[in-house]
Amino acid sequence: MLWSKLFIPTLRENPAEAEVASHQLLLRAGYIRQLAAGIYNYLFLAQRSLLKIQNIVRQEMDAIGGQEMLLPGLNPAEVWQESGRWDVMGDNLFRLKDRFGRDLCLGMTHEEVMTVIARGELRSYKQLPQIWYQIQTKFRDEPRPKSGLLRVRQFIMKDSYTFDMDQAGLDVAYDKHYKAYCRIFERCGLEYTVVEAHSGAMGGSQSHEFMVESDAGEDFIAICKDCGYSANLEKAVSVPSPPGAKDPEGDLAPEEFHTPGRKTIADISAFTGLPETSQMKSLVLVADGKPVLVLLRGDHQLSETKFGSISGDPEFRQARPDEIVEWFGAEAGSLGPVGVKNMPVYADQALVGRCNMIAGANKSDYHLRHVTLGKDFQAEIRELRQVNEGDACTNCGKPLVIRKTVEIGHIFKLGYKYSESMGLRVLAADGKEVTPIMGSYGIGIERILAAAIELYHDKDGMILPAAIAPFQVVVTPANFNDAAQAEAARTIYEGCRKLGLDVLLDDRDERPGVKFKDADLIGIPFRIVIGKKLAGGSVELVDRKTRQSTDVPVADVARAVAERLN
RNA sequence: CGGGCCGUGGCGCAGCCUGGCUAGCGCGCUUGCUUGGGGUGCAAGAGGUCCCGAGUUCAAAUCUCGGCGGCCCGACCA
Repeated sequence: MLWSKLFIPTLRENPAEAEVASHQLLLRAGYIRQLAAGIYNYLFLAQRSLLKIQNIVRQEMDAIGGQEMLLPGLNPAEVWQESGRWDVMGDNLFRLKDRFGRDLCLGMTHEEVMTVIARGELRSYKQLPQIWYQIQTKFRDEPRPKSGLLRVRQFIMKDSYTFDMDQAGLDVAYDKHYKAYCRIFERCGLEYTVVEAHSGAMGGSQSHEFMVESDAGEDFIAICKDCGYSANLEKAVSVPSPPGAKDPEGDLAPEEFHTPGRKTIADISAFTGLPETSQMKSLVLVADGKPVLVLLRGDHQLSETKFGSISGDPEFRQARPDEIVEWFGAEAGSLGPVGVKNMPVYADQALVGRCNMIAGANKSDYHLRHVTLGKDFQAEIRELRQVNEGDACTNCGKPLVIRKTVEIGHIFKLGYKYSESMGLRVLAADGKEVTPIMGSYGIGIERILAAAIELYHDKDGMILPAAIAPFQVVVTPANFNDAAQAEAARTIYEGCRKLGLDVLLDDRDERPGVKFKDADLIGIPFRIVIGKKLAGGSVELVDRKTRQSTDVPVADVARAVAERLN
């Protein structure tokens, strides 16, 4: 295509509203323009890149036997009411009414609609397994859209759904998706990590997320570089670091001591001269309207996700000060487990094997020393803490590292939640009714582009992997008004087209500097520069990533690009 | 939903505190000349509901109140 005919509105300066690199570059390079918060116009270059990503996804989904469909974005309330998610989704679900006052919503995911199709049509085990997918627009009324395309209210998702007769079938479908996702992200040129993910309130089914490391991300993952263990921080487990000081020995009884005005773990640590690891942190939480006491080692943080699944109430909250006084007879800062009878007590694994620790006395401005789990109080032992950087890996004992990431894909063993609640049944070979087991699997299309930009850019612009760049090569005559250069440019451009390359000819009447800057900004992997060396019969082939320039004879340059792309 | 910042030609900003001529600057855009290997130089132009509404005032981009919109932090994010 000819650049002079295209709409590629590049900007010299970063728009003030953009903060993360991918957002700035997508705007500057003329890929996108904002329409409203979390709603973007995808202009020519973005659409080209997104279509390439979608085609890679499509090919790999087809390769595992996926069948592409297209479901409506506009959904009647009834199907969401059937699964119970009309209420569960809360404000994140865009809701509207039609002219007759009927409730509708904009689909944020399509388990329900897919299950409706399956329920209406699948009758026999002979029809299973099925892999159904679509590449379609999703709507989510995010409380806070941010970071350009990384968190938006309308986006394109590849979502697939599998239906199998049994767990073994689901395992196969899941594995197929796992491998297909790896191929997709590899082909898109991304460096990514697969992590174990939190399986949600739906039960103990398996889940993995595909993550790209980036400071612009919102998820933290823990990884062991040694044995390869990796998990979302919400789910990660570790061997806690050893306590900073040995516990006092002996069968000691709890002993009260005065701690006026010392409320925090750090205060008590400074006051006693003992490290934070010698204390028990007491948190009072309210789950399902009832109080729960949670105990952690002083230096540990509660994993809200872990507590949410243990308590069965992901919406749990912290207790209010007045509730704490009512239940404990003391203020926060002096709370502890000894003598607590009116609520369940959970203790984190890291407190097992410890003795004679420090905890609040349930009397304002007093603490207890010599408190021992199992002797001075009873608690249910659970995995409640969040992994700290440097904790030992439970597999191999090497230290874990924590990284900030963007989630680009998520695969999930759903189990029977939708097939059961929505009444999907088929007849098995023995003539009995069976409820199929389901899986669901998602890829955020725009996030692949945004994550690639986050990973691969420099001060001059994007450095896109060739597979997802809007063009593979740009032909840049230094001076298009020079007849010889213009002719060579056209020849090379046609040569590239004959080889099937996605080529852009920069035929604009601009200064060479402008053309170089624009080519760098929009991130085309290769540039063929036609200039002074044309007299000697050669042009320059420049690699956007390495900036290396090679002189190549005019007649060979198209082929040289094609070879480098392989 | 809580906290902070912001809204002035397409973009980046100044002006606002201390109200007052035709609302400025840089970039971009148009035309002409010039230049031609990393956002040339010169000249002449076009382009504005100063987010919206109400109020105060002789007078509002500027002060007051209300609203809308955007960004960031937090909460939230099957």
